[in-house]
Amino acid sequence: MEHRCENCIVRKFNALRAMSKDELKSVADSKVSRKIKKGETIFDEGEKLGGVYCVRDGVSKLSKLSANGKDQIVKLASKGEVLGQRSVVAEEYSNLSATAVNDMEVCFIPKEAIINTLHKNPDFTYEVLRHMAHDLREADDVIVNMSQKTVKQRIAEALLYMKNRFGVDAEGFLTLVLSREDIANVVGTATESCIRILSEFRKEGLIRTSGKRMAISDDRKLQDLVDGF
Amino acid sequence: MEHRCENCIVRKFNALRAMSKDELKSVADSKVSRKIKKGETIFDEGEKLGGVYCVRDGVSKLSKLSANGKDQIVKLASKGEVLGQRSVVAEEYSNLSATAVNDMEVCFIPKEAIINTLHKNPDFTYEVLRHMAHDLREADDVIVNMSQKTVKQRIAEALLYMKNRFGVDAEGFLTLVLSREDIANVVGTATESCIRILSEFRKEGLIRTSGKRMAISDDRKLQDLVDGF
DNA sequence: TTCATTACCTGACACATATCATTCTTTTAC
DNA sequence: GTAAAAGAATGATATGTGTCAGGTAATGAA
Repeated sequence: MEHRCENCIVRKFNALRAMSKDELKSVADSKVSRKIKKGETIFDEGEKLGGVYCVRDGVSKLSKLSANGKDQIVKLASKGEVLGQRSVVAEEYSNLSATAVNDMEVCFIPKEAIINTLHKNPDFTYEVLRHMAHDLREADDVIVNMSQKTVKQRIAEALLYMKNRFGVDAEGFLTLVLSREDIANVVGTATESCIRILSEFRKEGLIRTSGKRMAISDDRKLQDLVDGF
Repeated sequence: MEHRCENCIVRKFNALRAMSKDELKSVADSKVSRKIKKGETIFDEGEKLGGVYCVRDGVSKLSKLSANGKDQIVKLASKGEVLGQRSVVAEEYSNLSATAVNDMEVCFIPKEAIINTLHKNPDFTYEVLRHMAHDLREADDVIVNMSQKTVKQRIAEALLYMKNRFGVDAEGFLTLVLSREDIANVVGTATESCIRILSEFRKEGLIRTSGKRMAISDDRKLQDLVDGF
């Protein structure tokens, strides 16, 4: 016997909270929990998704392969977020692939349960819509950042984002540990450029590092950098 | 007396087609038609929108001002598209401003009519959701293009996009006429760089120009350029 | 028409960033 | 624990793109 969606705390963070008790029960009956190891992919770009994945634990990167062979990370999804929602709603093949950044636990929910509820429960549909509206706004912001900010600014911004969204451990290191390559793929630059700029930040005392782990030493100066000072 | 939404052909292209007869009548009663001259703004970034704008004719650019004072054009909207949908759904201030690229005719629909229907008619909500899912996918693609393609590739792509989406006139010139600055703002580059690359394209016989008007002479080669050959 | 304004164009130059090559370090797997 | 693999770091160099500066052509207003 697995966890029941009705009692799942993760639900509070996503559109499932707008489901009725009965709908939730039906979802709980059809869902399948799954553990995914760091580095494994949950689904691939171009794949036809049979449902969505609700993240119970861990972090996933949603990325898109470009013509020149580089991965662009479009979004990081963590506890409570639902992967594949867009593709299922639009009834299209996935435009992104999802890969585990660390060990994950997700629940696969067959699309029938979702689509059914979308047709019947306007509150749920509205809730999904609101989430997607939010994602769209964020995507617009990313577009502007990509074209108008320097790599240095984008890296500084990414670090602050990681701190705000995922927090720090007891020693002040960022909870979310990304490889330099992943960070480069988030901000859309070459891995070497990313490393170089991080080294620069370190020498300037903006951050400190220990292996892959990183800590922000001077939030203020990093923010100033982002804002163009 | 103005046009009635029930008979408006433009409706076919957007989520309004999922509205019931009664709902449409109510929208038609509350809507206000408005003509907007080339260059005028329909709404500004940060503005609280009292409703959405349904485009009856003309083209609008949706853009976002960046810290360094440049406008990034995120989307071009034409006949049938609905502006401000995202902000109204999310009940947020607008994250974009909308400016007329040429003379336009739009219908303002107060948000009450929309939100009401969103709560009551799941078909309509689903339809809006599908449109937003589509926009989100396009935004993801733009993000990847921005970070992985060169300015030259992005300009070539923009030209082909303009041809495919808005067509050409009898002489083969692109129907949609954008200033060099606007094109630069679409692809996220400096105006001078854009002009330089267009001149280059002209010298290489990929395009021909007549004032602001442009025609694509060699679709194939332009496409090859986009694909990285 | 003329003037003023805006758009378009081009050159010179600086600089940010990508690329290639190499070494060092950390992590992983057996 | 050791070998192998992956990740991180850094230098040298090439190049794409932005910026500044100074033009000309097109457009609109008086």
